[in-house]
Amino acid sequence: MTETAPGRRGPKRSEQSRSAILAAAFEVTAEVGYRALTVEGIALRAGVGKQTVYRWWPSKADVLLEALAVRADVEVSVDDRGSYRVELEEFCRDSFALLSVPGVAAALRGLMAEAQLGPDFGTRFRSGFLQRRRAALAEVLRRAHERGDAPHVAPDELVTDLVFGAIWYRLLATDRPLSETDVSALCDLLGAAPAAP
Amino acid sequence: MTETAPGRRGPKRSEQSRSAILAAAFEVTAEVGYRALTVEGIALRAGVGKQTVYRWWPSKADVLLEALAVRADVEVSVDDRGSYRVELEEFCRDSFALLSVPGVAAALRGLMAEAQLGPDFGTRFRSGFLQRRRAALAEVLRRAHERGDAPHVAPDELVTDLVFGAIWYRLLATDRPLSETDVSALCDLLGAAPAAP
Amino acid sequence: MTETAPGRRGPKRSEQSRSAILAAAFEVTAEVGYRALTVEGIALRAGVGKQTVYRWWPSKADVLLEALAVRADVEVSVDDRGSYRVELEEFCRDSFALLSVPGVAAALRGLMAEAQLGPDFGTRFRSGFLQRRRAALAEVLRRAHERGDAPHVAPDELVTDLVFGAIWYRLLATDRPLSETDVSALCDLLGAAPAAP
Amino acid sequence: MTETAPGRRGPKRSEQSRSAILAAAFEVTAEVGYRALTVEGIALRAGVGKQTVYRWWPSKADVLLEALAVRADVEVSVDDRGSYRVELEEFCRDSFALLSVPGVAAALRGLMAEAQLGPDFGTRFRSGFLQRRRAALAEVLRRAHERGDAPHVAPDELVTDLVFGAIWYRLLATDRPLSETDVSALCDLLGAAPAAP
DNA sequence: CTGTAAGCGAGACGGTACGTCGAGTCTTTCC
DNA sequence: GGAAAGACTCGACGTACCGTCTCGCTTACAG
Repeated sequence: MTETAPGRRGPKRSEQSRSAILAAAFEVTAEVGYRALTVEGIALRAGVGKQTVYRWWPSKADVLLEALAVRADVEVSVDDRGSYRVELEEFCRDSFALLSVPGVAAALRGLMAEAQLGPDFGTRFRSGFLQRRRAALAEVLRRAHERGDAPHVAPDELVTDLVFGAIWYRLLATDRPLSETDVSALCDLLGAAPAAP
Repeated sequence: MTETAPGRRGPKRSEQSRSAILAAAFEVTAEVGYRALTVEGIALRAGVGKQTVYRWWPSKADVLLEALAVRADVEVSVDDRGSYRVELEEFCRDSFALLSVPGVAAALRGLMAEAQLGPDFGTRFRSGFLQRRRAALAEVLRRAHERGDAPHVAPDELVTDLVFGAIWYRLLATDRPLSETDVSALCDLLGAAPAAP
Repeated sequence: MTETAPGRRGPKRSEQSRSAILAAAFEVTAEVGYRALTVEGIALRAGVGKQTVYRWWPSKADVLLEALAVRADVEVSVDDRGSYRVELEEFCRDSFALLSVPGVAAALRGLMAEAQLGPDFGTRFRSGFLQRRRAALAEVLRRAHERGDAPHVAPDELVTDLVFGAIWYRLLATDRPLSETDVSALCDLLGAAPAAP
Repeated sequence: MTETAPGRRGPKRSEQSRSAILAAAFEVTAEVGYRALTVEGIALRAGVGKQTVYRWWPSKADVLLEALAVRADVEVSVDDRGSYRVELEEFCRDSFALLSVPGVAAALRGLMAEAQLGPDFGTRFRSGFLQRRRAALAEVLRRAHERGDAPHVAPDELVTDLVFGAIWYRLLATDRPLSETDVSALCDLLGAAPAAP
C-alpha cells in the first residue's frame, strides 16, 4: 500500500513483515472467515507488532484487499481473441475461476461487507478493485464495437452491471456459485451468437 | 419475531417497547449508518433495557430486518396485469421505489453486509427477505409461462439472478441508483416485447 | 471508592470483585513493585474485566490507595495517653510499624511517585491520605497545648513537617528504614522531656 | 555522562547535540511536567535522533538529572562562615533558592518519582544527587564539631534527615514551598544559637 | 385476592478488540 | 563511526460493545 519515499534516511520497510502480514490476513480469512479476522490476530500470526500493521494499512480490510491482489491474480485477461463472444465468455470464466481459489470467495464477501460498513474503505474498494474489473470488461466491449460484432442488446453500462451483478449476487445472496452452464446462458443472453456455429 | 406463548402467567409483551425498538433501529441506521448501530444504542434511543432487545431478537440485524418490514412495505405487488412485460417493469419499479425511501437503502446495505459476516443471520436474511422477493418474481414468470408470453431468453433462475443482481450490484458497488432508464433497458433486454405495440 | 447510589434498580456492585481487585493490586505491588503494577494485571489477577476496574477507580493508583486502607489500618491511634511525649512516640512507632507491614512501604513509595506525576491523583493522595495523618498528629499537638505540656520548640506546622519529613525522606531517599533509636532521638529533639524520668 | 573514549576513529561526540538534549529535557519538564517527558519528545525538540539520546544516557531521568546540574548550580556553598548557625541557615536558604528556579521543583519531583519506580535510576539518583547534598551538610556539621559550636541536639545523621526531610516533604507532599520563616524556625530548632547575639 | 411468574428499566459483569502511545532496539544513509 | 531518521517488536493504555446476569418494580393470570 503506502510506499516508502525513495531517497530518505532510515531503514527501509521490511518486505518480510509486509508479506507475512498479507499472508496471515488471507489465511485467517480463509480459515475462519472475515468476521474473525482482527488486526491483533493478523499481527500475532505474522509475528509482527500491531503497530506495524497500522503503520502501513488503515484497516484490516485494506490489508486483505492487498493480500487478495498478491494471492490471486486479480487482473483478468483481456487479450484480443478476435470475437466478442469468446472474450466475454473468457472473462466470465476467469472471474469464475478466481472465486474458486480457496479463500478468495470468503475474502471478497468480507470486503464487500466492509465496503458497506465503512464509507472510506468503500471508496477504496470500489476504485481499487471493482473499478479495475469493470474497466477490463469495458475494454472487451470497446473492442467489440471497433470490430462491429457487438450485439447492442443493451447499453454497455447495463451489460457490465448485469455481468457483475450476476456474479456478485450469486456470491453474496445465495449458496450456489455461478456454474459453467450459467456462464454460457448469460453469454447467450447478452446477445452474442454462439462462438462456433 | 418470537411470539409470547398464549395462556401463561405474567404480563404480555409490551407492544410499546417493541415498536420503539424497531423505530429506533431504523432511525439510527438511517441517520448514522449500520456500522454505528449498536444494541445499546437501540435500547437507549428506545428508552428500553438492553435485555428487552435480546429477549426478542437474536441480534441487531434481526431487529433492523423486522423494522424494515414495518417501515416499508417490503412485499412487492404481483397482481396480474395481463402481460409479462408490464408485470416485470412494475416489479422493477416497485423495487426501485423501495430503495428510494429514506433509510431503506442504508438498512439493506447493512443487512447484506451482516449476512456476509454472520452465517446465522445470513441464513435468516436469505430465507426471510431475499427468498421472498425471488418468489414474487418467480410468480410473475410462472404466470407468463401459463399465458405463453414468456420470451425464453434464458432460464427463469438466471433471469431472476440478473434482475436482482443488477439491483443489488448497483446498490452495493456503485453510488448510482438504478434509474428509470436502466429499468426500461433491463426489461427490454430480458426479452419482453414493449407493453403497448 | 465511588459508591453505588442507594435506591436504584439493577444489580448492586459486586463486593467480590471489589475485594479481589484490592487484594490483587496490593499483592502485585508487594511482589513486583509499583512500576510493574498495571490495570490489566490487576484485572487478570483478580479474575475480573478491565472495565470493572475502570468503572470504580480512575487509575491504578486509586485502587492501590484504597487497597492500602483495607490492608493496613491506616488510621493511627490518637488516644489520650496523658502526656505529649508518650503520644508523640506512640504516633511515630505506629507509623514505623505500618511501614513494616510487608508491601506497605512499596505501595507508599509508588503512590507518592504517582502523586508527583499525576496532579489529579496528587490531590486525592494528599487529601485522602497525607492530610488524614497530619490531622492525627495535629490532634496530639492540640491536646498537648490544652494540657500545657507542649514544649514550644517550633510552630506546630513545622513540627508536623519534621516528623513526616523524616519518615518520608527515609522511605523515599534512603534504604535504611527509620529505626527505633531514630524515633527516640526524634522525640527527644522535638522537645518533649523523656517519658519516664 | 558517558565520555567519548580518547583517541578513536570517527567524529567526536557532538557537543551541540548534547546541550540541545539537556535543554530540551529541562524545558519540556518545566513546561508540561515530568510525566509528559518522553525520550521521543526530547529528541524531537532537540532536533536529534532518538538513538543519540540512548547512546549517551540510559533513560530520560538520567538526561534530566544531568540537565539539572547544568541549569541550576546544584552544588551548594559550604564555605567556612565561622559559625554553625550561619552556615546551616545559608545551606537551607541555598536549597530554598534552588527550588525557586523555574522548572527545578518540577524536575526534582519527577526525578524523585522516577527513583521510586526504577530501582536502577533510584541508585544513581541517590548517589549522584541526594548523597552529594547530604555530604555538603555533613561538611557543615563536621566543621561545627571541629569548632566546638555544634549543639548536639541530635545525632548528625538525624539532623541531616530532618533538614532534607522537611525540604523534600514540603516539595512532594504539600503545595506550600518552604518559606524564609520556616527556614529560620528550623535552624532555631536544630539547636544553633542565633547567629548574632 | 393472593402468590408467583413473567416482562421490564437499569446497569454491573467478564470479555474481546479497538486504535494509540511510548519504550528501547535495530537498520539505513549521510557526513 | 557519530548522528539523523525512522521502522521494528512489545506491552499497556483507556474505550466501546458484546452478550449474560442480577436487581427491584410492575403487571396479570392461576389457584
